[in-house]
Amino acid sequence: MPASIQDVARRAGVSLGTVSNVLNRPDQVGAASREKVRAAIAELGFVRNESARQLRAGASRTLGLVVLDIANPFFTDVARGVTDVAEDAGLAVILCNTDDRPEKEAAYLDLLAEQRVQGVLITPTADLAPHLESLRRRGTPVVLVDRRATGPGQCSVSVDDVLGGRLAAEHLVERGHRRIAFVGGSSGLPQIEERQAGVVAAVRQLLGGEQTLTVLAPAALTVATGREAAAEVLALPAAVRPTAVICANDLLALGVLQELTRRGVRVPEECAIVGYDDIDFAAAAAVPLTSVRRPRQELGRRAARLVLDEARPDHVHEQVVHEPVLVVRESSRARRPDPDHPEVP
Amino acid sequence: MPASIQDVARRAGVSLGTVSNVLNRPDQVGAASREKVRAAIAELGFVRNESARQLRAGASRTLGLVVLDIANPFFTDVARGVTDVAEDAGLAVILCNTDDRPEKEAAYLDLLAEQRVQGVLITPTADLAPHLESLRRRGTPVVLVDRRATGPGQCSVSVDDVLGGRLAAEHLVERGHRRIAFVGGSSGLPQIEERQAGVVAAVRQLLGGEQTLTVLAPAALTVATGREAAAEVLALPAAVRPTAVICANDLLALGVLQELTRRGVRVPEECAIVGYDDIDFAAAAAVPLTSVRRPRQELGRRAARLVLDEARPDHVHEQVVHEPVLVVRESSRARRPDPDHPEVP
DNA sequence: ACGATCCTCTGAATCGTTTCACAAGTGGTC
DNA sequence: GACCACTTGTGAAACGATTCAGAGGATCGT
Repeated sequence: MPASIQDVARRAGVSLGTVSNVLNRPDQVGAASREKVRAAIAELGFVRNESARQLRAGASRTLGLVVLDIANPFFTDVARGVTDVAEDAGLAVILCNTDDRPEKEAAYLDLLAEQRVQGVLITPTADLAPHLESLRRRGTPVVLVDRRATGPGQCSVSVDDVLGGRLAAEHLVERGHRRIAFVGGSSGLPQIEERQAGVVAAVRQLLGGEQTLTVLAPAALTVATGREAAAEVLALPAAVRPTAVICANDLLALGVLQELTRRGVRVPEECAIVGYDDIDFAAAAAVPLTSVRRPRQELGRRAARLVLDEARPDHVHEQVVHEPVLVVRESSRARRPDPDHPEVP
Repeated sequence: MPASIQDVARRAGVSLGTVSNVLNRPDQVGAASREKVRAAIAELGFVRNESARQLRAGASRTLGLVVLDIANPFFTDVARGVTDVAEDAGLAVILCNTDDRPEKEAAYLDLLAEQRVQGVLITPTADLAPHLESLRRRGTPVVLVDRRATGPGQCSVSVDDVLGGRLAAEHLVERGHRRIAFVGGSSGLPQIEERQAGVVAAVRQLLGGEQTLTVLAPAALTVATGREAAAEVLALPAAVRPTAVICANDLLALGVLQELTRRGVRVPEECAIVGYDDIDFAAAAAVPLTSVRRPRQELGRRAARLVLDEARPDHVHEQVVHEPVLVVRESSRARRPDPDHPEVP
């Protein structure tokens, strides 16, 4: 039913090629035909059929962005960065939400391959080397976001999460905390594992072999699971209960904060909290959250630029690693001289 | 370079049509050829070309979702509802963020028209009847989200925002507040104007002709502009300064809360706050926010179902209106007997 | 007056899939 | 053995835009 270029040509009394030229190279068309064609387009309400265009061109004018959880403001900020760059390049972005589930991720990657997207930006759930490899073999550029590329054959934009974990832990130890919990363990996500590794390393280095680190493994990285984790922490006997909690992201941290507050535990006096990502809501929390800040939009922008650059023949793969920064706020501000353990020299 | 159905057919030693049948109606193909084709597909790494498919089919397998601000958790929740339904129907969702800007909105609508999406879900910025009308004329179903359809010729899923505004205002008046501010005025967004109308009506009705309502018009509906609005409120002389603020959404409310707290104004004792949307972060705020809750995911789900239903010949346009609910939390809990004005009987 | 040059315009070929009318083969029935 | 029904497989046509070799006409210099 919708009008085609043929219909426009007939209506305007010109050939099909001329209409195409008006659309794509208006300066190469005489003023008279140009106006006739424009009029016909307006009268018929003609709209280009992007599918036909793509079929001919061999590639679409879209980018695929695959994220773990669009409800997490960290990812909306990344997405914002991506769309800003994509827009400038005249590309649309197809946003895919995987909910941490490899099946959904695989399904979306297939979909993006079928759509012949010009590039894929992805925060992978686990090891989906096979899927990504086949995408890449087909000539689709892939850039890993928030995850370091394993080999030199691909681009990635990430953050040094080991350092991030270390920063958080060092800060708490320096504030006098001796029993620390890490919430977010064994999710299977490498990013999270690196944060944990940083925390573990720092605690071990600063506090020696003492058993001071409790690792909790929530089922997801959300506010709700954060609340559950806090309940777990509170269920521990007072003698071994951590005096500070490092969360793998800010959503967890907000959940922990909510539950602690609800149960009457004062933050930071009785229990300090450090989050991760420094989403905008962290500063607005009941107790403003100390958090490890990551350059969220910049991550997205950089990744989008890289994926566009991959199309160029002289492209060199690049692994960009940003440095996180600890932002100290109320939730960890109090000094805690733990009675059980003397101050470390 | 990527393999086509032709290549697969050649490789498998069958005809092109047979390959297509294996792809779309495998049961109508003999087991032998089916396996040969499957093997060829695997060997060549064949992936369907969705563009060609769409060209033939005349429509894509995507839905367009156009929102005002993806960084607003309200919209991510709506988006979640939409994608849930779309996924079940085998459709992908193209997410478009307009930043409240009509030009971007128009550009995205053109893009979606070119993509031949099966339907458009949109939270319109202002009056873009013309654009939507032309979309609809082309046969693309359009459903308005979070905005009541003006005529019976279209579907919409919205919330009774006049009631929402009224609920917020009545609650504050009942708590003893006599000077109230509404933050979010004259944004040009009908949703916001309705909230304002509800507030105005309730205040007028309950408090009579007294000049008790201050309307502030922030430049946007974000946390940052909320802070600015709070500064404006504080700049008012104490005698006329409002004792309660109703915000057009929770982001504004969080901003107001931050700024008031930073300036040492106690919430709710010196100034109460009521937000709108009841996003998850509202409950986690420095002072848990009283907010007008809207069924966010349900809005998205309902809208997606409606847009899918539009394709059916017996479709009847429907204007769904949900009722908002006031959720009272700390930020408005204190009772405020205003010394200037005696209690209303 | 002639060719060279430039500007417009034309229409067939092409991209990869789906569909459909039809051919070929198989097995069963009378 | 002729006929029918059924299952498989075939390949041309169509979807709508882009591209490109070349046709036609005007303009200019000599």
